[in-house]
Formats: sequence, C-alpha cells, structure tokens
Amino acid sequence: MTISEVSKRYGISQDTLRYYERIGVIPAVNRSRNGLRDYTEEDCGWVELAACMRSAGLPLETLAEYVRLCQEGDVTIPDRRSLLLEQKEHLEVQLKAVQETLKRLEYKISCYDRAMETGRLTWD
Amino acid sequence: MTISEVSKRYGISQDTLRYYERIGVIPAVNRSRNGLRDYTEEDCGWVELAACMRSAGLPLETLAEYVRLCQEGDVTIPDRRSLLLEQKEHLEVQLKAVQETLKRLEYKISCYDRAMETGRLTWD
DNA sequence: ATAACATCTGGAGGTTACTCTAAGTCAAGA
DNA sequence: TCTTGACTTAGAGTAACCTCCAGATGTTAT
Repeated sequence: MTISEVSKRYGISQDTLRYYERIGVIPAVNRSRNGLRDYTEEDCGWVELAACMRSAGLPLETLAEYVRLCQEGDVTIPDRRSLLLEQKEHLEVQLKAVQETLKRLEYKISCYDRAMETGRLTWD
Repeated sequence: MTISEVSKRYGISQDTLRYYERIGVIPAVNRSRNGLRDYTEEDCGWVELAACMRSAGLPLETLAEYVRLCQEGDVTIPDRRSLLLEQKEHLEVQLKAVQETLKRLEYKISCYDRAMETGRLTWD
C-alpha cells in the first residue's frame, strides 16, 4: 500500500505520516526496491492506532514511547500497561471537561433561543 | 480582586490572565488608581467561562470572537448563538472521539492485565 | 526521449497557546 | 531612606504539532 493510499484511508497527510514515522509514533515502514514506503496491514494498524489516540488528544511523545516499549518486547508489558492506564486517567478527566462544557454550551444556546424569540437575553 | 487572587482561584497563571485580556478572550479589566488590575465578580465570570471553554479545547480565537460579539450588543445575538452551536457540534465530535479512545484503552489495558497474569499477550 | 507524476529527504516555516525576561512603577515595612 | 515584593508593559522565547519547500530520483504515459 502506498503512502497516498494510506493518507486517504485514514485522512492523515503524507507529510504527517512521514513525520509520525520519523519521530517513532509509528514503527519504520518497509520500502519497495526504489525506496518508496510500502505499508503492510500491520503498518496500517499502527497508523490507525495513532489516528485514534491523536483524535482524543494523546501527545505524540507518549505514543512514540508506547511504540518504543512495544518494540522492546515482553519485558515492557508492565510499563506499557501503566502508560495506558495513565492516559486513560487523563482521558477520563478530559471527558468530564468536555461533558461539562457541552452542558454549559447547551444552556447558553437555549438562552439565545429564547432571546431570539422574546428579544430579551436572560442569564447569559 | 488582584491578579494573584484570580490566578489562584482559577488555576490560571498571571501571565496567562494578562495574555487572555490582551487578545480579548476576557474583556478589559478595570484598574486601580496605580494601574493594577482589579477584577470584579463580573470579570471573574469571564475568566471562569474562558477556563471552562479552554479545558474542553475551544480555540482562543473563537473565545475572543464571542467576547467581541457580546460587546457589540444585542444585534449580535444570532451570531453568538450560531458560534456556540458550532462549538457544541465540534465538542460532540470530540466527545465521541474521547469515548471511543477510552474504550480502546480499557480494552488494551485488560489485555495487559491478562498478559501480566498469564505471561502471554493476546490481541494487542 | 521527453514530459508528467509520485515519492523521497532534510530542513525551514507556520500556528496555537502559552511562558519568560527585562526594565520600570508603586506601596508598605525595617 | 532603603529595600522588598507585587504589579506593570513590550517583546522575545518555547513547546507541540504539523506543513511546506527545494532538489533529487524513479515510474509511467505519449
């Protein structure tokens, strides 16, 4: 699979794919004889994982560390587990922040809805 | 209320409070005769709103635009409403991303839990 | 053969959101 | 009076995350 195909498949620019590989957020991708990247399904799995984690805001450095640990073999299983646990806890905090802010936005929007009917803005 | 008090109250650095004011994320704060900021409860309300919205990841530019619209009076009510609606939609997408990633982290962690008992990592 | 196209690398540039520094002002305490 | 400490400004610096560019190379279509 070429970089342009992977780029389209996951909605990540080619530049970003190369960047992620360079900084270790995805492991090194095999090359065809002429030096072009040729992504396997396993490579795509790493890309997809990175895309998912990034969409939730995990830092690139953390993802790179996870990949590094994975490459070091089974001895790093406890480290990997605690890395994921830490990120899970961060995300739980983040989730609450987003939920609270959403509630607040909904409330404000309802105030504006009323304001647009009555011409009066109450409790902004 | 002094800047150091507001800083402590909302866990935002003094530098950041001044920065937010400078770029319009919070409206201009009144000064005491010697030029020091003296935050009213209303000012604090703006700070708290900014803190909440930022915790969910809303961009500073968007917050500044909202503040600007608020200062322009009632004619901007429809604009403000649609700005908030747009941010609400972004946050709903973000919420889903965080929820999905959380699920995935939980699943991976459960795999690592099993791996640490059995010594075998399945379905990473 | 030549042109068009995709990819490569290394490095520079851009955006967002702070964060820090330097130099200055002012009020209160020793 | 002198110094300490909290505050001020303007502007530079930093970190994270891309994004773009130049110049090279290799493949495909005319």
